[in-house]
Amino acid sequence: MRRTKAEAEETRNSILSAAERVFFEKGVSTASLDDVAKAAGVTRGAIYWHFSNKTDLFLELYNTVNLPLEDMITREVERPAAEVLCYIEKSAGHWLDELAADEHRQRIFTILLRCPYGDDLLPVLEKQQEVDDRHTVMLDNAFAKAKSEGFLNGNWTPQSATKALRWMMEGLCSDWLLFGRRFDLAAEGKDGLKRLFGSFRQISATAEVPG
Amino acid sequence: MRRTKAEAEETRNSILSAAERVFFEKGVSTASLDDVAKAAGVTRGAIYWHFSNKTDLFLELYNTVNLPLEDMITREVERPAAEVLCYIEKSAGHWLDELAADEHRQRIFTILLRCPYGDDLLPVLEKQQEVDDRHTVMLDNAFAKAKSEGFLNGNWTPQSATKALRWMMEGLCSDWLLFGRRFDLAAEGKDGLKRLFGSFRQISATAEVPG
DNA sequence: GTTTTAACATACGTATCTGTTTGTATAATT
DNA sequence: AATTATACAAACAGATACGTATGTTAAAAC
Repeated sequence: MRRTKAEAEETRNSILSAAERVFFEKGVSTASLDDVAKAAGVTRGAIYWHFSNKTDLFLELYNTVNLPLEDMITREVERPAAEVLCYIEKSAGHWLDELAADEHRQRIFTILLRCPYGDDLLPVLEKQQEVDDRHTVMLDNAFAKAKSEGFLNGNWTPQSATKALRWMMEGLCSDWLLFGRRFDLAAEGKDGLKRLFGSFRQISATAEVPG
Repeated sequence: MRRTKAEAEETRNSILSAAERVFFEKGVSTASLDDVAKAAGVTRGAIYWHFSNKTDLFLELYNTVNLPLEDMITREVERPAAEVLCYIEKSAGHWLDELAADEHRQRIFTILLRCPYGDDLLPVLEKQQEVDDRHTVMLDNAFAKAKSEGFLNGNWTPQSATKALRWMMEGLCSDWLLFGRRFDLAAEGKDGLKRLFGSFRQISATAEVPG
């Protein structure tokens, strides 16, 4: 029953795809490799041929998803200060649009949120945190640029604005992914973003005099 | 080895306490009843005497935690409108203080966040959502009262303020509980609340005329 | 004081999952 | 065309977890 190289790659992909669905439905720890094998239409032999064990399968699955967070935010610092806030808001909204439209990414994120870390998949968590840290730094810099030229409300520091944005996005997505997605993620999310960024931009009597 | 009623209640409580720690450390699905038994200093026989199975044990553990969310928010509508925002902010801050100080509640919340729902513990999720819904309604009413008398910024509707607050709290707690709690939850949380409520209160040029 | 029964501990049977090993047909190599 | 290595399937062995059944002791009940 030897298959050609292309066929083998197909089965490998079908295993990854099945693992994504099974992990999403049953949870990573409760799902057995036989569940994944049956969902993929193969036996455990195929899985053990392509992957060394369940952890390895999970890590490979995690590597297949390309997190486009950074690409979107990378260059926002180079924008003129007057457009920085607008650009961040648009980026976040666009990120919500993509998540709402991409079931693959929804499943991956849900799996990652519900994943019982602490045992053998520490590398995933560390990589996740590393990405988050870089993301935070970039947002800090962007908000600092807006702040330095008076486009950020006096109530907000760059750091506090970054955290407020992160927490709002995280809470929004947790609410939508972890507890049945019963509302329009993109619409409600962008509405919330609009209001939050409105308060970022709003220059009030208490606003500090810019630099 | 028959114990007195009080002793039996002690072992039951020790089992619940051990389950809380073990579920928190190893995850609900990967933790075995033998793990819990050893952590409690008993055998599985004791667990099966007091509880019918792992799901039942989990549900009983969930019932032990009294969620004081509602009590804090219940009567805020009766406050004078001028104090409503201040009271909600204080309540949320106080809730953060309690979570930061109560390791028991931290573990329960972490377990609930990481729990692979969808199989047999749907009642937990439904109860959680029911509490959340009531909480949302109360917040909506409170913000509506503030709005009706002109204490809520024109950028925010009662519903959008409720959601922003919920998402911020949820993201904050997820960040702290799910990924190692590496920052001061109460301090940073209350700082974020201060700024968010600052934008709630801030009356700008675009604010609508009250009443 | 005897009997009963509560509160467990211990032992058992079974299903399941994992990792490995062996078998095998076929694509690739020569 | 013969050989070899590949891509799996099938079988095997070990561990683990679950639920139950049975045993045991001491507290209650009478």
